Amino acid sequence: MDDCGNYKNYLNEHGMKSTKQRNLLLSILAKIQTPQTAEKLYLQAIKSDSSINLSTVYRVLEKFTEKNITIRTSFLDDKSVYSLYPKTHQHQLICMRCKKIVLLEHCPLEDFEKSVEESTHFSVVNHRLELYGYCRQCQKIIAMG
Amino acid sequence: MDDCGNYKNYLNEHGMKSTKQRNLLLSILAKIQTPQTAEKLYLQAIKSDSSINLSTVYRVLEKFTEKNITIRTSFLDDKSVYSLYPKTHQHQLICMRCKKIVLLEHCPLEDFEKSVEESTHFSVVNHRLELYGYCRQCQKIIAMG
DNA sequence: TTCCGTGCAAACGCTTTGCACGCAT
DNA sequence: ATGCGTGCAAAGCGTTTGCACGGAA
Repeated sequence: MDDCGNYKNYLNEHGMKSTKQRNLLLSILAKIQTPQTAEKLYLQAIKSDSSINLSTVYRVLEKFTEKNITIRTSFLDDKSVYSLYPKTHQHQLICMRCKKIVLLEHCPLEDFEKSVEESTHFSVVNHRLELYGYCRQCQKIIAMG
Repeated sequence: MDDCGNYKNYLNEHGMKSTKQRNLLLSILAKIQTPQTAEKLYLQAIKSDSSINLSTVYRVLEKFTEKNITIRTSFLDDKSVYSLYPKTHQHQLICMRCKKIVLLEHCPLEDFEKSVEESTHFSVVNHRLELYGYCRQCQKIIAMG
């Protein structure tokens, strides 16, 4: 991907036609660090292309996710959020006070998945793991009352 | 809780009025091993009380969850499921085809949380872990095409 | 030229809510 | 008697879909 907003080759390589809507969303996703809702991405997109439609954003994100270009996550009672597919397997540590997110590169679940497969006869293909707690600063703030 | 479907004392102790709908849902939840959707619980409930309403089921489950009598979980693109609040810490293994849920009693994250606390200076107070895969039966069905 | 992608509006599915009535306290 | 809980219907909300048009290959 280059950084001028033209992902034609990239899209064609993934079996998709290049359209201005897809290029635009790719450039927005590339700039964004944290997962965003479809609506936030849409609001960002109409700054560049006021005619883009929310349902197009959903359709593009669905197609991207199908191609593993993006990943879709959802939390209880919340909208889904989308981000570029992480280059490495990772998990998130979330501060429950300030919502800061720390990415954890190490995943401790490989052996656990194997033992679960043996005991349940499931084939385990994926998992979801998030840690919740309080970051150093928020711990101090909480301790001060 | 007794097993004849009368949870009056239990409900009153939790600051709730005893109603036939709440008693009925508690007795259904007590009999069920795996988390169920509101609709499934509703379908079970109308067998005993054909006048109970789906919105009542939602309201009762919301109240129960608020009181930590039940727990509510949701997965990407799926309905929420409810179960009695687990007595022990546990996780879920979910079949991505038939949505069957197997409860896992062992949690492999204790050491991991400690090491994360040391490396990040967070205090970790909670986590969310789910495994996704295919159960034995669905593996066979998928293999047959 | 041929379809795939899009804008628009409407439908969808789960869940929540407004209202008036009924029942537990 | 009081006010919470309920049935019913309708609304909410994020997301998906039908349709006809437009644009990429």
